[in-house]
Amino acid sequence: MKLYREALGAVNLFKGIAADDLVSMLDCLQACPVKFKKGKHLLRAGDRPEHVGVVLAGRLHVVRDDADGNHTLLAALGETDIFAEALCCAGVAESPVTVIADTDVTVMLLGFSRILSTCSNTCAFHQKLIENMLQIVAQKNLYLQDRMELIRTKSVRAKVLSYLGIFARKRGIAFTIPLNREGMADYLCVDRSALSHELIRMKRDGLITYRKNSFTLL
Amino acid sequence: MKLYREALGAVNLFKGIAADDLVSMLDCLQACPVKFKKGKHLLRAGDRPEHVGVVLAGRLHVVRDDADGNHTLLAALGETDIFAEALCCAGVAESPVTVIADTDVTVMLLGFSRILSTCSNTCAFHQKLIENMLQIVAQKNLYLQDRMELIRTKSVRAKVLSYLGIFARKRGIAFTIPLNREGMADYLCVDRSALSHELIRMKRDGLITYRKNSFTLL
DNA sequence: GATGTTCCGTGGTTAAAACCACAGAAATGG
DNA sequence: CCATTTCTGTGGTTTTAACCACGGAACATC
Repeated sequence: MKLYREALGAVNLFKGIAADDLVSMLDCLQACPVKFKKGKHLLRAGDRPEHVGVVLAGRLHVVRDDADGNHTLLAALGETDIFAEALCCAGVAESPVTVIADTDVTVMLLGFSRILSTCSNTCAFHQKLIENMLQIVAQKNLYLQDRMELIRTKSVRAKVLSYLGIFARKRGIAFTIPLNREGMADYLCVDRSALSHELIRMKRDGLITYRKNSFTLL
Repeated sequence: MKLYREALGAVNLFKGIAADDLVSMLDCLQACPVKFKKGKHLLRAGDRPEHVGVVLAGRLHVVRDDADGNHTLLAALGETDIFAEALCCAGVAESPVTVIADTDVTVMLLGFSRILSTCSNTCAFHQKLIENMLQIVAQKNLYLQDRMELIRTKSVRAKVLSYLGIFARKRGIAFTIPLNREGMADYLCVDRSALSHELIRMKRDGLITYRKNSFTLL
């Protein structure tokens, strides 16, 4: 059995747990890698989420189909990403989302009940696992709040400045962003061409200069 | 010392912990009620959040002052609400928000490090406390995601329908909402008068009828 | 180098929502 | 009951961003 040590070592949920300890812990959780063919469902809307998943290889899509027949991609996950953690932790009975294999994937499914109940031999790393989980969910929480604030009303210009500001704070006034125009527009929840228009205006007004994905704040 | 039993009993964080057990647990957490005068700061932006707070009486405001000098009210909390839990769980070093007493308040501050480390005598309720915390944070997570989706682009009409739908699902096609127009507009992130305009149009189009805060879906 | 293909800027049009101001209704509080 | 304040509906105007369509640049493929 392939061990996926590299991938597992980079999973945030397992942060602070030494590789060797990790193996025994996963054993204690009765978790082992499972493969799904592209297009297979890992979790269906309506099902009760009982496992937290860890992506070891391949890509997953988290999608939602609302009542009006709209199909929206909520997230695209790759190696070391985890999924269904919030659903499990929140104890929802019916998943509002569907998780589907975008490519052939290998994931590790951790039974949530086993995560919660510290094992009989009070495995030392279990505690750490729960802490990590709590931290991950809480961090996502803060992330979502920030994003909410970004999206609320606010002009396109304010959104752009806010977005660029994130990078400026980390890397100074000149930097390259990881998204193309379409991705950026999507992230900021604005129309792509509206974003282009606004970028021009901002350049004209002497706020920024840019070329493709390289920006400089002035 | 007043015990605030009623309030404590209704705190989600303590769900599933019997009143008597709760007292001993709080003792173990070295938590006791603290009073703050109106206008006092319970947490300042920039400080390291080290306590999870439980409101026992009075009201708190969670506010944020961004770089451009904008002052926004993020939340108004009352009895049995908790605060700073996400910040503590996420392990942030500097709070992005300020928590301030909107009236004279009584709160209980729980040292986060004590919450995490199960006490020496492996107090049985500690485990439950952490579970509850995890659940609360995860539920907020899902709530935020739903709200994000509600706010993203979407027309005013779609927002209204989505909002009313929440109530319709719980209480049937006729119901009263807990917010006035301004509150509703704020929640949906639209202009108040724009909301009024849209409501009229929806009534005209035969989608709904309403009078003040009482709505009926048709 | 010809041929897609994706990505980005551009202009013009249209639809939507913000914004503003006001008046009547409802609620509040002496 | 009157006075005052808050809330809601209304009309009209302005701003903004969505929408649409296209063309050229950059890139990759063969």
